[in-house]
Amino acid sequence: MSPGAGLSGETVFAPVRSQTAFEETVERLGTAIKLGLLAPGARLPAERELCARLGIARSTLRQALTALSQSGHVRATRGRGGGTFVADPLPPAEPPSAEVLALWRETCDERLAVELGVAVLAAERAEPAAVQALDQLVAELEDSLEDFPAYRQADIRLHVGLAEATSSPRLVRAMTEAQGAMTDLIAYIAHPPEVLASSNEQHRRIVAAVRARDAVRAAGAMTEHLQGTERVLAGLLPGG
Amino acid sequence: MSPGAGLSGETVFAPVRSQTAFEETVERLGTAIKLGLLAPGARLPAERELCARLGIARSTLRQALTALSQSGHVRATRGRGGGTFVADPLPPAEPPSAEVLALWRETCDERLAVELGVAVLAAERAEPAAVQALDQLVAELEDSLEDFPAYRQADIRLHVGLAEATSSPRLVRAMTEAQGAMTDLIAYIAHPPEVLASSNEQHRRIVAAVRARDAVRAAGAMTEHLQGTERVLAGLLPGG
DNA sequence: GAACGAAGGGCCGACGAGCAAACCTTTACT
DNA sequence: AGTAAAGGTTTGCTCGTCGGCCCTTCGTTC
Repeated sequence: MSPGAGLSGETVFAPVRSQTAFEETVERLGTAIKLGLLAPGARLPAERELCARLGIARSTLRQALTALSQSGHVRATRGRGGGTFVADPLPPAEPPSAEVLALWRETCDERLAVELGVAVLAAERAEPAAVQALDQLVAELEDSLEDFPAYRQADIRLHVGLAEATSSPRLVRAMTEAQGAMTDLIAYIAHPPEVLASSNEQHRRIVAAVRARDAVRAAGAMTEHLQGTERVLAGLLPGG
Repeated sequence: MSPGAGLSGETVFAPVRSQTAFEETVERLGTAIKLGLLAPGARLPAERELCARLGIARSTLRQALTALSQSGHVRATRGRGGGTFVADPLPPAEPPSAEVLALWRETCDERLAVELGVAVLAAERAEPAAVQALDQLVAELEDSLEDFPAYRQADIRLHVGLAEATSSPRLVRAMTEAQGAMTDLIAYIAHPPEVLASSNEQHRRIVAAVRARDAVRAAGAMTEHLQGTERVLAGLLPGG
């Protein structure tokens, strides 16, 4: 016997984190903007429509939009033809907080799980059209080796695209959250073009494995891909 | 370009559902009980201590305990030496709701990701002591082939134990949630001893791979293990 | 150029979740 | 008998959220 007097006891009674609707909305929209899922200059749905889609009251949505507006991620114009638009250019990213840094390994662990699961399922299920879209993203990445912010944006689109190829909304959500957490860690690290080139070489292998419907190879290539990031972080952050 | 007009747009604006502290507590404790992480007859910490650990007010905790008491998962006795105890025996499981059934594939997808990530990381990190504990659980499972409820309990302990071996609290949490969701689906399906025997054979291979620190083999064995469940569900549920 | 309509902006009242701090009741140990 | 430790009860307050209403802005349309 002697079951989990270990971690599981700790885990069951760990604090419950109830996010408010306001916080959750700020995080959802903010992450989507920072990740480029909502492109700079893009227009959000009208408030009255958006609050319905999000399942919250308009006043709550407006709190969130006000916060995002004050942080400079969004700007609103009134009148007909107006609306709420993603800022262009985006405000500079903020440095990661101490808590985020302290938990970086767990963040990577969670990301590993999501990415690995996505790689396997994408290999099993991806439609040819989806694979083609992924191909194009790899090509775009190849053109952005000199520009890290642009590279990272396309990188995110590729990983999220992989998640979309699984047709599993929850995995898409999980992937965007994982990428959001990773971006907080990665944004400040210099990435020379050679590193990006080898990273994109791994992308190519992942997509090739997906096209070949070879889940094992996809998982292997993905593992290798993630190890790159983790090694960089381990060298720079405490507890590495 | 043509970025995610697909799933990601849907996902960004999908409803935010902020669970209340009350709901989250009921789910946390209820899941832990149903999964056997809190053994029947076990005593929970005193209310005054537990609410502090969970980071909620005592009145909120009591709402949750009242709900769990009414559903028969918990019973409370007053006076010195009293306390709140996990019911023994537990109430019969309820049949899965229509929503749960409708999303069974996504549930399996999420589980796949968690289990795969856990298998890989456990293979990289598991301490010898943890591996030995896993060995013992496999042995216990071997003795429960005739008794599905008992088998399932030990099965959960094994999978959660694997997660604990990664030393990543978030993965432990993710694993308990995934197992909770799976239990809702599995509990009603008849599992003949031969099926359980082959399932436990796969457990043995997974643990062996972890001991050998062979992440690739661990992932492969885990994938095979999960496919068993998924094939059973695909045969019985809609959308298979 | 006046009216319309669609968009964001602002305001207020009602409701319910959650919190905090008491106090009551039961029961076993000393 | 007394005390300590547990669950049970009550009360009042705060704050997030909802829902609705009206205002302001400004292209479009008549």
